[in-house]
Amino acid sequence: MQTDERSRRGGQRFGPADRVRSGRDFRRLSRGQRRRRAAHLVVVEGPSFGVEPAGSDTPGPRLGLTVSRKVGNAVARNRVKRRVREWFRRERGRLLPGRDYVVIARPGAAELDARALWSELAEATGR
RNA sequence: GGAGGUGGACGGAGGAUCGCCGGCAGGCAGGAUCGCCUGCGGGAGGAAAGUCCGGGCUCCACAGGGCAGGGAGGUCGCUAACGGCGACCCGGGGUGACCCGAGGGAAAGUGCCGCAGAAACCACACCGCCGAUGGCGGCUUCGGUCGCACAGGCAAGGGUGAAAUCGUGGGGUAAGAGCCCACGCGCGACAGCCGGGUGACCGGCGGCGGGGCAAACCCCUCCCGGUGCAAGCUCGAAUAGGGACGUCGCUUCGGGCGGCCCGUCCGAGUGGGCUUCGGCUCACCGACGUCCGGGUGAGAGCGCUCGAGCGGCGCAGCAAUGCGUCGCCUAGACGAAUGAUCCUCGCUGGCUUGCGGGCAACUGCUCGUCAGUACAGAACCCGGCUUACAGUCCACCUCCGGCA
RNA sequence: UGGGGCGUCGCCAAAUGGUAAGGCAGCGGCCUUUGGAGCCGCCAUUUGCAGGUUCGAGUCCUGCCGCCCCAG
Repeated sequence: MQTDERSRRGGQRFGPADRVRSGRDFRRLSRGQRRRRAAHLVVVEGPSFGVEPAGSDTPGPRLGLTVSRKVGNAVARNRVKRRVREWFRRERGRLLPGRDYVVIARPGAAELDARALWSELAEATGR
């Protein structure tokens, strides 16, 4: 039901259920999972541990963010996170359901403009 | 008009599309952690930053006093408190508005002051000056006089240094010296007194003329218990049903060992788990009271925003601030929201088009174009401090120049 | 949130408040057919930055900047 409603509305909602939040999930994903890198970021991909929405077998893709202090000050880090979330919100339909994606930003990511960051994300996810 | 000083205010605006966080109301769904929809209104800063001080609040500890340790340091005030703020004093800087200062004590004691210099703090004299007095020698009219620089006197001049026992001028003297005088400078000791001020201090009279460093140890005065919202409180799940002591009920049965408590071994019985069906393994006292835990784990709620709050007015005060009164409610997240993309405008600077003012440097409006639009993100809450910042505006004041 | 430490030449590093040692690297020279080794010489002006105390500061004090570490 909710999945249908989501897709009908374009699927651009982004709530707590769509995020990787626990430290355990982050640690589980970081070990031995598929990772691809672009110039200023790394994407780790792995099977999701999210909860299935009612009426569906597979949970939607979830997003996790890691932006360390080396990327910049708090304002710069927040800006990077917002842009990555924006990308995930709009491009989620093209990602695999049932997978978790952790985006690790590297130094320099804050100096990119939004379009450059998004093209690197597309490159690193292969989609 | 130019240059500057102080204090204060602000720090982008509008629109379109897609979103985020929490509140209220309604609806739908429905184990929760973690649902969805609609509507309404709310959603970062002047520094939210650095975490340098001070408090509130929290739990723990606590009779009082002292020591250790840490901190503060002109005076008087303000304040919940402060290392903050205000006014004033003193010293320094600036033509000035104004700015800067950890600004108690060097006679309680200890220590240090390299190199240079004779000498660096308790005494002294390298070059030098003198040699009146005494000494030696020459001459002598026997009164003296000349020479030497031995005794001795001096600290002016030279020289060293960041600093050398006040500076300049005059008197004075054998040469000199605060030895005396005038003006100045300084004062911790000698020696205070008068006047003003709550006080730091200031003015006057008199007296004296003996370095520096306490952001060296230290002395004096004053302040400080620890802990930090991951504080702390409440609820809940699972694993485990622990250990010690005591009391009561009197504990599945039999046997062996050791004196007992009790422990251990063998066999049977009951129950649970696993099984290749041979067996293997675990449990076999219970209740109550007191004390003591360790590990795993999945969390959730409260704390959590109405507060030393913000704004206006009035009164007191030079001011910081206080009092009174009226009005207002202004983020509460937790892998962590407050945005993303695009368009238009604003602002600043460069170039440029046109019109105007001026002898000129230049300047006002205007068309276009390019570039820039900062520093920075609440994490329990306040009061400060410090640091960062594209630019804009306001008030008062100072100096210089022009005109009248 | 709380606590601790470190910034000295390109690298490593020493310095009771009194001229910023030393080594490696680099540069120049000697030696050598050449290179290496060896020997000699050169190499800090901003001691992370800004102030202050002092006659004098890498050292003492204050405020910043950067890096590293620890506890929950």
